[in-house]
Amino acid sequence: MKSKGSITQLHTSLNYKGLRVTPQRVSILNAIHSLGNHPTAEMIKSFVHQKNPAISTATVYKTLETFVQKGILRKIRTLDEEAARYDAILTDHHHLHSSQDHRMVDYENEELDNLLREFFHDHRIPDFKIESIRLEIHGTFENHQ
Amino acid sequence: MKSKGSITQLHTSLNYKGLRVTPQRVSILNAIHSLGNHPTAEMIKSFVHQKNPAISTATVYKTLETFVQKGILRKIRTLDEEAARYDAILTDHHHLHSSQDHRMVDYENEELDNLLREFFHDHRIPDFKIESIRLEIHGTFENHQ
DNA sequence: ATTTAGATGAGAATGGTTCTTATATAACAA
DNA sequence: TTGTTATATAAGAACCATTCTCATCTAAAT
Repeated sequence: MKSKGSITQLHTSLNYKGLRVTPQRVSILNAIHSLGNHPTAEMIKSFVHQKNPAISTATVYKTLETFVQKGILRKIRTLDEEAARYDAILTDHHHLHSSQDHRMVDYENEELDNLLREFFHDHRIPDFKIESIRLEIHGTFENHQ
Repeated sequence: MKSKGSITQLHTSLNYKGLRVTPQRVSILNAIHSLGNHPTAEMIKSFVHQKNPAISTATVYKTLETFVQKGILRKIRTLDEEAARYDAILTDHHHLHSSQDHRMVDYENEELDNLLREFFHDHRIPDFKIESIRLEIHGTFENHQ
């Protein structure tokens, strides 16, 4: 019942954006939500191929691009990686970047956002209108599992 | 005399990093400083080729990579561009990203950096040690020339 | 059921970057 | 100054992520 519900949700979200509901698109949306942490197009393709190997590379890339255009996904790039990553979280947020491996973890903090808003309210940048601010927080994870 | 001086400086900076002083490296360093605003490898190659068309693509890329390794340059990526850019300013700083064109402008503000330092001092991120923070400030330039 | 705008698949093409390997050279030592 | 050698370079092939082309297909409106 949960899956029925979420499939309906996917339909609704695609319809809402004026996009046709195709098996490929549903499958790709599912992949992104299952994969969670900022998958690359390649990861999404692999995941999707487990159940439906017929979906072509072009479709994966085009679909991702479409989703980005429609505001369903956000495309992000890390410093040291070639491949782009896709983020299903659309509320503005920041990222922790591991300088050890290529991990990337979400970071949200409303207090920080308020602080930044205030700061730039008081320190306007000449001839520039800010739309959004994202922090790249580089460092190392201290994993004691 | 100025140019003599800066060439000596280049030699010194390369030597200091334990790198051989080759015409290619000097030329590439010059290009980056002449080009200023976050050139791509392609831009650097073009600039260098004006005076020395014999320098190969591989050399440009390898040299840039070497400089990044040695801390002479920093490699940065923008959201919507494929190509990496190289930044000769090594002090930590932030960037304004134009959502109109692909312009990217430096932004430095010590007060902001202090604010961030304080904030994260008071709000430690569990299991993460921060090394540096960079802001991607997205927005539009209001150009009245 | 029919229509058609829009989506897909297959593979070629592209752009940015890295690899390979034979040759050249900066810098150190003699 | 010359010889030696570790390192750097040139040329082009290879590679990877991504986009393009275009013929075929299909979701969904009628």
